[in-house]
Amino acid sequence: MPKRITISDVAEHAGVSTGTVSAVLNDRSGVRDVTRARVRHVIDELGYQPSASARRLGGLGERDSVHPPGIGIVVKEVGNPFYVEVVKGARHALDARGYVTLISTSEGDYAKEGTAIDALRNRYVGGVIIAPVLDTHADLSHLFMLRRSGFPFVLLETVLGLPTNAVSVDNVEASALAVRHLLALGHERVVHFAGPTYTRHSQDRSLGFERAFSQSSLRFDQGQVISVGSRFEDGYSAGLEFFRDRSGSRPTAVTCFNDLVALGLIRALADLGLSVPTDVSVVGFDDIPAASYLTTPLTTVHVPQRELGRQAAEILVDAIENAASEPKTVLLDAALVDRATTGPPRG
Amino acid sequence: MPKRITISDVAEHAGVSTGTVSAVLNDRSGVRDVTRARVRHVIDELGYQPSASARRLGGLGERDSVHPPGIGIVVKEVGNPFYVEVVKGARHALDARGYVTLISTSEGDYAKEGTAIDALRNRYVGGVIIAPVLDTHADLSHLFMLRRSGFPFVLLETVLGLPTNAVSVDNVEASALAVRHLLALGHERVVHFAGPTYTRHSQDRSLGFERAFSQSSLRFDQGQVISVGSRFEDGYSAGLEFFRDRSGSRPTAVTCFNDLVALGLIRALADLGLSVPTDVSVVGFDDIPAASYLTTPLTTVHVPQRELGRQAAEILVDAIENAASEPKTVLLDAALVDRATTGPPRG
DNA sequence: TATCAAAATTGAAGCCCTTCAGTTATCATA
DNA sequence: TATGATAACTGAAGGGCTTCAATTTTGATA
Repeated sequence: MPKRITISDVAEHAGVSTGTVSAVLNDRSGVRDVTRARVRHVIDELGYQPSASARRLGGLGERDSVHPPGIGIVVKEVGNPFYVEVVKGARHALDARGYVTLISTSEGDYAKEGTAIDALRNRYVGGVIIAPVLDTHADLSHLFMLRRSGFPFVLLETVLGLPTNAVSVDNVEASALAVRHLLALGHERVVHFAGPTYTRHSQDRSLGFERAFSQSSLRFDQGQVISVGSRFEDGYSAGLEFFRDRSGSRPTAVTCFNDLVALGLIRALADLGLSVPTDVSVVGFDDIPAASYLTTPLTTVHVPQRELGRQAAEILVDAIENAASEPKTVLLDAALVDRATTGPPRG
Repeated sequence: MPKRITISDVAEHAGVSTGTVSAVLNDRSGVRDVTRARVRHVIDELGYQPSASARRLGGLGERDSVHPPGIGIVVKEVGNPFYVEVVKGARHALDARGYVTLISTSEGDYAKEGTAIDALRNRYVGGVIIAPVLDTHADLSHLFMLRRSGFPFVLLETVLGLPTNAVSVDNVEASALAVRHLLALGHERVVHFAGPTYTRHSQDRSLGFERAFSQSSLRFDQGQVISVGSRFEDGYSAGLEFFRDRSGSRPTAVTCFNDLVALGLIRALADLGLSVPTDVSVVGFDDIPAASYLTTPLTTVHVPQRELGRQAAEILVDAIENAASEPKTVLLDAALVDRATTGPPRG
C-alpha cells in the first residue's frame, strides 16, 4: 500500500517545519508570501491530502474546527413531499448560518434510524434533526440515550415522556379543524382514513377526529376510523375497497391522514365513478405543494412545513452554540385551506 | 469546558489497562467476561464516548475502520421525484453491501456542489455519487480535481472530456423516441419544452428532438425548441404563455424535458380550455411515479431510475473495494410508455 | 553599521485511540 | 505440587495533525 503523504513530507520537501505547513494549510497569518507559495507548490506537487481525523484530533477537542460544521437530518423517507419541504426549510436556515446539511433516512424502520443517527454522529455533525419512528415494540432507547449523552438534537414530533427539543403542530386540534369544516357543511356520515401506527402524527390526528365528533351533536363510533397508511397507494386501495358496493350508507365525506392518502382516495373514487365533492368530500392533511397543482385542488389542513424545518434548525443551532439551552417545544399553527374537494353533501 | 473523558479514565476506574478497554470497545476476544462486564459498567457510569477521530487515526490508515463505511450522494434537489427514485435504488443496493448512505444537495448551484462534496469527503465517506451541475461559466474544476485525487465517484450524467464512472441513459435517442411516437400518430406541428441549460440531460434531449425531426420528412426549425425549465411551475407558465391566442397555428403536440414540466403544461392547457390529448398531445420524460397516478396517466419516456441508482452504487462500491478498477460508463435503455396523453391530431 | 521591536519560523508536546510484542495469570495435566 | 501451554492483560509506540513557547530572521530606525 502506498505510504500516506504527511505534513512532514511536505515540510521536508519545502524546507520548512511542520508548524509552518500547518499554518499555510489553515490560512493563518504570520507566514511570508514566498514561503506560503513554496509550501503550496509542494503540496500540489506531492498531491498531499490532509488527514481529517488528525486535524480534528490535533485541534482543541473533538469539534469540527477545520471545516464548516455539519448537521444531520434523519427523515423517514426521502421523497415524502412533507419532509421534502421541512428539509428545504431547515436547509435554508442552516445555509444562512454556515452549516452543511447531511440527510439520511430511516425508511420508517426503528433500527435503521439508530444506524443513521450513529453514522451521522460519527461523522462529526454537531447535531441532528430527527423525524422519529415510533415503533411500539421498541423502547425508543436510542433517543433516550442520545438525550443522556448530551448530543444536541431536535425532534419533528413530540414524544411522550421524553422532554427534549421538538417542533410540531397541534395535530389533535388541526385534525379537528378538518372535521368541523365538514360538519359545518352539513355532513353527518364522515370517516377518517388513518395513517400508520408508528407515528404520533397519526395517533393525534385520529384523536382529533374523534374529539371533534364527540364535541358535536353527532355520535362517534370506532368504526369511523379506518387504518389505511400514508402513501398514495394506501389511499387508493383503501378507497376502492371501502367505497365499492356501498351505495346506500356510504359516507359523504372523508378526512385523510395526509394529502397523499387523500389523492389516492380521490383517484379511487374517480375509478368507481363517484365524483368529488358532489358524491364524496375529501380533506387532506399537510398541504404538500402538489395539493394545489391538481386539476381539482385539494381541500386540506395546511401545515407550515418550511417553517417547521426552519424552527427546528434554529433551535438546533442554538443548542449547539449555547450548550446550556433548555429543552424547547414549539407548536406551530395549522389552518384549513378550503379548495375544491369539499362541498355540502348531496341532497 | 468539561474535560473529555478518555479511554485512560475508563481504564483507571476499571483497574485495567487502556489496551483492555480498547479490546472491550471493539468486541475483541481475549477478555474475560468479568473484566468485560466491569469495563462496560465503568463506560456507562462515566458516560464515556469514544473519539471517532482518534479511533480512525489510531487504526491502520485513514479508512473508516470502526463503523459501517459510508457513501455520499449529491443530488441537485431533494424532492425531485427523479432523483428520489435514483436515491432509493442506490440506497437499496448500498444497504445490502453494508454501506450507510448520506445525502446532500447542490441546489443546482455549482459552488454548493463543491461544498457538498467536500463536506462528505471530510466525513469519511468512501466515495460519492453525483448528479453534476453543468454550469457553463464554471470549469467543472472540482470534478477534475476529484478525479485527480483518486477519490472514487460516479456521475449520474456523462460529462464531456471527463473520462470517469458514469451511469445514464442515451438521452438523445430516448428523446427521439418520443418524437417518432408523435410523428407516427400523424402530428406535424410539434414543439419541445426544453429544460435548464445547466444539465447535459436537457441538451441531449433537445438534440434528440431535433435529430428525430430532421430524419423525418418534416423540416426542423430552431423555433420548435423552447427553453422552459424543469419544474411544474415552469411547464405551467410556459404553457399558458405559449398556448394563449394561438388558435390557428397552434402545435398539436409537445414533448417535454421531464414529467414535471409536462404536468405543468397539462394543467395550463386545462386552464385554457384545451383538452389533452384531443387538442394537444403531451409527452413527458422520466416516468416518475406520479406519472401513472394521475387521472389521465401521462405518456412519457420511461427511464429506469432505480436501476440507474443501483448500478451507480454497484460501480462505486467496486471502485472503492478494488481500487484499480477502470472508469466505466453504463448507458441504460429508455422506452416509450404510451398512456393517455397522446393521440392522433384532431381532424 | 548597530540596535531592537516585530514578524516569521521552529519543533516538541499533546490530542485519543489502536496495535502488538512482551509479561503475567490461569488451569489442565503429569 | 510442578510444568507447560494457553488465555488474559499490559503499556509503550505510533498515527498525522495543531499549538505555542522559544528562537531566529527581518527590516526600519538611529
